[in-house]
Amino acid sequence: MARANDEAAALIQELADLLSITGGDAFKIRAYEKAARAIAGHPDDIAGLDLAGLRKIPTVGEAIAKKVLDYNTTGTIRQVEELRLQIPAGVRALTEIPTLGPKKALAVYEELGISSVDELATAIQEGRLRGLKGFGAKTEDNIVRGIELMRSAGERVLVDAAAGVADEIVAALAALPQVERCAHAGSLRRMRETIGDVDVLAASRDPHPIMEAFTALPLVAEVIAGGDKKTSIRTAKGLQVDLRVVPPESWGAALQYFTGSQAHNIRTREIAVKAGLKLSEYGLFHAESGDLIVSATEEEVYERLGLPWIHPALREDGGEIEAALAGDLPRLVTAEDLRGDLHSHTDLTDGTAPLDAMVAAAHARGLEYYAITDHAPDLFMQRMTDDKMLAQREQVRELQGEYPGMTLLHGTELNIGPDGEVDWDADFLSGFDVCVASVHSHFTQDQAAMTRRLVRACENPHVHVIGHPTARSIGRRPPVDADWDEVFRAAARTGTAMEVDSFPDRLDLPADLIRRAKRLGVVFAIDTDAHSVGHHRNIRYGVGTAQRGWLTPDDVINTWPLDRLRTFLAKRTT
DNA sequence: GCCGTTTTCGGCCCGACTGTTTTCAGTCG
Repeated sequence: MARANDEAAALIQELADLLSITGGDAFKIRAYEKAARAIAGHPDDIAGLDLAGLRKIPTVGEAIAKKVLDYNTTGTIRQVEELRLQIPAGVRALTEIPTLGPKKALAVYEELGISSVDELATAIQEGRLRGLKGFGAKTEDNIVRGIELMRSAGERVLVDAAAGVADEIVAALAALPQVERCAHAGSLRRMRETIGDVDVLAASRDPHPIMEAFTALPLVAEVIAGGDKKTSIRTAKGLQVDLRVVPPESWGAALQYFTGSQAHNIRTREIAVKAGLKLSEYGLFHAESGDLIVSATEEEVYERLGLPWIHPALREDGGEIEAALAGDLPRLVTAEDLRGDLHSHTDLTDGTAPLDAMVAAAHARGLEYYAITDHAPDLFMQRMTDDKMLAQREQVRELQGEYPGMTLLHGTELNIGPDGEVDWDADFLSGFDVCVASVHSHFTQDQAAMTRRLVRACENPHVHVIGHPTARSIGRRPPVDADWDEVFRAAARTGTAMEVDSFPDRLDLPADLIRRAKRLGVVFAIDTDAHSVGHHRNIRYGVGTAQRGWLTPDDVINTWPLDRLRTFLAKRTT
C-alpha cells in the first residue's frame, strides 16, 4: 500500500535518524525531518516529478530533491545505504529505549561495540557500563527499566482508552480548589488514532498541592518525574500521563503549546520569530523587550501571529499553516452537523441490543434519520435469511410511528466476496433504503485482486457506502492492500460513499486516506457501526478522524438533509 | 540542508527535568 511518497519520506527520515546518531549537524537533521513530512503529505505522486517539480515542494531544496530522484530511479538513497553500513540497525533500535537517545546509543556502540537491545541488557548485567563517561548508576537503572517498559507495555493505546484515563484525571483535578481550569491537550486533543501518552493541563497559582493530588491518584503506578511545573506518572497499564500546571493568564498559550503537534509548534514559533516575537507555553512576547503581548486564549495567540484559529485535528504541519495563511482552512465537520447514522446492528445478527433499544439510543442523539443495517446471509455465522430481513423491515416500519421526528431507514451491511460480488440479487437489494458493503474475509488478497474487488463493489448500483474500507484492526490486523487511488476514482465515478467507521480500533478510512479520497472527489459517511447502545458514543472518534482528514459538512452525506440524502441514494439505481 | 521586503550567508523554536556535574549535556515533547 505504500506509495512512493511514503517510501521516499521514510528513507529521508531514516537519514535524519542515522545522522543524529553519527553526530551530524542538528540543523541539517531538522531539514531532513521537515522535508520527510512535506514529501509524505504532498498530494502529487513524487514518482512522476522531475527535479524542478520536486523543488516546488516546500522545504525540499536541491540536495533533497536529488536524493528523491535517486530513490525514484534506484528504489533507495545512496547516503542511507552508506550510513546503514556504518550504523547497524540494532544501534538505531537502541534509541527506541526511553531515556536513551542518539548520543548514548553511539557511546555504547563505539565504546563497547553494543549493537542491539539484548546486548545492552547483557552488558548492564555484567557491569560493563560502569565507568563509561556519562553513565552513572541512575542512568544504568533508567535504561534497565526503559528496556523492561519497551518489552512489556509502553506501546500506544487506542484513543478511547486514553480518553477514559484523561477524563478521570481531569475530573479529579478540576474538583481541587486550587485549580481554575483543567483540560486534556496533546495527541488526544488532536484525535490521533492511537495515543502514546496523555497530556493534561491545569491553570493555577498554587501548583504544589495539585502535583501532590495528581501523584496520589489511585491510577498512578509510578512517578517518573516530579517538579512544580511538570510531573509525569505512569498508570498500572503502562500509559504515561504528563501534567503541566501554568498560571491562569497563560492558559491559551499553554493549551496551544501542549496540544502540539511538535511540528506544528515549530511552524508557529518560526512565524513568531520572523515577526520579532517569541512564543512559548507562557505566552507570545516581544523578542527584545520580553513584554507579554497575549496568552489568555488560543484565538488571541493565533491572531497575533496573523493566523485564524486552527482546529487541533489539523495541527500536524500537514499544510494547515499554508491554508491558514491563504484563508483556505476548511470548516470542519462536527458531531453536531450529523443528521443521521447509516450503519448499525441489532441482536438480529451480532449486535447485543434489540431494535427498539438501538432506535431509542439514536433518537436520544437527536438524529433526524437512522439506518438499521444488520449483516446479510453471506456472513454465514450471522444466520441471516430473507424472511428474517423482511420481518425486521416490517418491525422498522411499525416502530417508525413512535418516532415522528426521526426517519428510520431499513438497510443492510452486505459482505463483499473475494470477487467483489455481494449477498442477494438486484431485485432483493432494491428493497433496502440503504446498503453498506464491507470486506469481512480474505484480507490477504494481493493488491490487484483487492483493488478489483473494491472497485466492483463500488460499481454495484445497489451499494451506497463501502463500510470500513481498509478492514484494518488497529494493533491487530493490517489494512488490506489495494490501489486506493483507483478505488477512490471508482467511488467518485459511481457516487459511492466511503465510510469513516467510528469504532476506536477501526477508525476506517484512516485520516490520510480520507484526504486522498477527498482530493479525488469522494464523499463520505461517518457512522458508528454500533453493535450496542453504548457504541453510539463512539461517534466522537469517527468525527475526529474525519476532521483529521479535513472533511467539511458538505463532504459527509449524513450531514445532508434527508431529501438530499434520498436523492443520492436513489440516483444509484436509476 | 533550507531559506530570504534582514536574499547568497548566517541564521534556524522553546522550555522542563534528570543525571552527572560543579555549569551543562542529554532527552523529551
